[in-house]
This record gives sequence, structure tokens and C-alpha cells, in this order.
Amino acid sequence: MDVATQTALKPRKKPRQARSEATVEAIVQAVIQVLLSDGAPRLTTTRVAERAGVSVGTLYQYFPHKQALLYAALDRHLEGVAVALEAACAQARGRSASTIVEAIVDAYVAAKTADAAGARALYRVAAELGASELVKATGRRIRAAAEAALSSAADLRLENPRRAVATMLAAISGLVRTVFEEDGGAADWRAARAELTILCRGYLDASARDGPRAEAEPAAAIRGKSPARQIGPGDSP
Amino acid sequence: MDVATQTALKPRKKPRQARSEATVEAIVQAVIQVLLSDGAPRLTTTRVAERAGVSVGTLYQYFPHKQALLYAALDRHLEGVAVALEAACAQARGRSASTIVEAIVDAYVAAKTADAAGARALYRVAAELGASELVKATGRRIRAAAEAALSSAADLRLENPRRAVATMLAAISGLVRTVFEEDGGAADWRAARAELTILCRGYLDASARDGPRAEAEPAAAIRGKSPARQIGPGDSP
DNA sequence: ACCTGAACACCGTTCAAGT
DNA sequence: ACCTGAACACCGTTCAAGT
Repeated sequence: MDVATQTALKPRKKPRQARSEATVEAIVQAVIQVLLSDGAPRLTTTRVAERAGVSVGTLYQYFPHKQALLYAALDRHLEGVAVALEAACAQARGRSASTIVEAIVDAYVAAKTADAAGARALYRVAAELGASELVKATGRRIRAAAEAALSSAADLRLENPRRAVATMLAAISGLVRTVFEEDGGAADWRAARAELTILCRGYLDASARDGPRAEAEPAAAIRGKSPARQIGPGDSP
Repeated sequence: MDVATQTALKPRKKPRQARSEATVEAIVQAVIQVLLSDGAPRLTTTRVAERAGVSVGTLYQYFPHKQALLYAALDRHLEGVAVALEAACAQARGRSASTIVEAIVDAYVAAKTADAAGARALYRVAAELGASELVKATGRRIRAAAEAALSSAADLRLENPRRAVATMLAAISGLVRTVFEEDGGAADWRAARAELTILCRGYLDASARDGPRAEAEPAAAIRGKSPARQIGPGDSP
């Protein structure tokens, strides 16, 4: 059911002519506008169509259902975040672990705060759609980029960089989410960035120290398993 | 609008007789059952009433709207988590920072995984309700408990324990959320617990080391502000 | 005090008819 | 190829009438 649902979220048909391409663009823009001006509960297919200057029928020609509209808006946002993270990671390659960590944290926070209103509105949307394939896929991209960058650090050798990156990014997203939920201002974002840098650096230090030798029973139990069983990417449901 | 909305989410009237008390109980149970068996999208006021063995009218006598139903179910879950965390923190008082950290992580994960199906279903519900007062209030309780415990550690003196606790708990909830989203199994939960312990210990080490001296511009800028401007509790919207 | 269920307004989705 | 908008099924919420 899950994969089928996710697939169904994609646009119903590709626009073949310039006219319909503009229509789709207008609809997606309308979704974001209605989301920001009226809020998610008031986001109605009729209202979106009205704002986009088309009829409901047209809307349903390109999107199979209301969720697909939100999905499209979420897609835009996540694409932006992923691209920003990938760029930051590529640029930080080969520098010290400390620098790389800072670059990742900064890029993540910057990407989320650049379109703060949209990001906040979409946090709810993302949850309503469930932990969609889209969110997972974006997570995978970001983790891959971060792992590549961190593995390139000259002054750090992690036993399991994949897991370390998954842990760090989950922690980062947790803090970012909290600041959003608390309606944080610029000062809160600065503080979050500073704390996240300390957090990640401390974690990497500790991992490099404690990681290699099996510390307790659970860690050892997992170490024997295949990569698929890691916290990281969702290789399987 | 926010506070008013949140207030309106509470039950409409207190049950005065034993009969109605049973009715409310039946309705809340029905919400959880429908949520688990039919899923959130199929959760209908009629369906809940039917499952509870009452009419829609009765349902609306105690809950002002559908969201209030979900709110009540979420309330149950969060209450359980908060109580568990408070107990764990109280019990760990006075022990080493390392032990306390472990206790907090373990209690958090245990509370969430004890009712994994319910917790997962409610993660979405919580988002649909927005970052409700309820979620924030529970966060405040947990942070307060954790701060009290950590401040009691003999081997640790943090400059800003409130912020440190807020950071740690946000990171923890981020990792927990990720494991849920990835549909993690028992091995993933064990791995998450281990990583979280390393993460938090490393963070506290680093905080105690780097914290006291102003490291960069942003940290210093915040340090001068009032406690209300911290990442932590949402003292104001 | 508590409960019922038909009635109302509104929303998501479809489809026959148009250009 | 693309668009329209009346029509349908269903859902949240109310309220006059019951016990």
C-alpha cells in the first residue's frame, strides 16, 4: 500500500503543451500561496483552482488528488534543501572534520531558514502525507553527500561513517524542528547553530574515541549485521 | 488565534455522572482503535461514534470537533512519556553525568517503543494539530526533569544546563523520529540508543570544554540576552 | 443529564460537454 | 489537447426531539 500510495502522489500527466505547463506552474504556486495566506486547514481544491485561475476539473487533470498538490509543494522545498546541502558538502571536501561539520550545520539551517514560512508550513504537510518516499529519498541524498564529505576529512577516521552521519543529521533535523515549533527568532537560530556545531564535533570526537572497541552488548550485536540494518537509509520497509 | 484554538481542543464539558464518564472513555478508546485499524485518513466522527457505541450527537456533547478527539488520544500518549521521563530522572539524581545521560536516553526510547504503533500513528496526529500547546508543555516538563537531574551530577558543571538539555532532547527526539520514519526494527532501536548515548556524552564533554569561553561571535551575542530567548521552553509565541 | 439521528453546509472528485 | 462546472458521495457539525 505504501509504495503505491506514494507513486500515486505524483502528477497525473505530463503537460505536453506550453499552455498546460503554465497551468501546472500556476497551480503549484497557488498551493504555496493558499498555504501561507489561508493555512493548511483552509486549503481547498476549489480555493487552489480559483487562486490559480483555472477550474477544479483542470486541476484534477494534472493532480490525482489533493495530497498530490501538497506533495508537489513539498517537493520544491526539499529539492532546494538537498541541492544546498550537496553544494556545501562538495565545497567542504578535504577540509578538517571540524570545518565540514560546521559547513553542514550552516547549510542545513540556512536552507531551512531562507524560506522559513514555507518550511514551517510544509513541516506539517510532510507529516500529513506520512513519512513519504520523497522525504526519505531527500534524506538519503543529504546523508550521502555528508558522508562523502566527512569521509574525506584528513584528521578523522570513523569506523562507521554512514551511521555517524545518519545520527548527526537526525539530531540536526530534530533541533531545527524544535526551533520551528517554538517559533524561534534570529537569536534562537544562531544559538541552535552554535549548539549543533558543538554537538556534532563532540559526537565525532567521542565516536572516534569510543567507536572502534565494542563498548556494550547492543553495539556488538548490530555490528555483525548487514548495512541494511543500520539507522541510516531506509533500504527496506 | 493560537491559544484560543488550543483551549478549544479540550473536552467540551466535564462528565458529571458515571454514565457519561464511561461514554468519554469509550470514545477515546474508539479513537485509538480506529486510528490503528483504519488509519488517520479513515478516522471519521461517525466511525468513532459507531465504534464507541454512541451517536455522533453524543460525541459532540463532549468534544467540540474532530481535532479534539485526536488531541485527547495524543494527550494520553504524551502523559505516559512525560511520567516515564520524570521517574527516570528522579531516580538518576546525583549519579554521574554519563549515567544520567544513559538513563534519559533509555527512558525516552523505552517510552516511545513501548507503544510503538500508537506512538507512530500519533506522530502524524501531533503534526496535524500543529505544534500544539500540549506538545510544547510536555517538552517543557521533560526538559525541566532532565535539567534537574543533570544539574545534580557531581562530575559536571555546565555553564548553561538549560540550553544543553534543550539541545540534547531535541537531538534525541530527532533520532527517534527518524527511526520511526524509517520503520526501524529492534536492531535499529538498539543502535539508536547506543549512538544517542555517545552523542550526548560527547556533547556534554565538548560543552564543558568549549562552553565557558566565548568561541565565536554568535554564541557571545546570545549570552547577553534574557533566558526567554533561549532555544529551550517556549516562554512566548 | 444524557442521548438520538435527520438535516445542513461544505469538500474532494468525476465526467459529459465544450473549445 | 486542454478546459469547464454541474453533479455525486461523503464528511463535520448542529439541533429539535426524545428518555
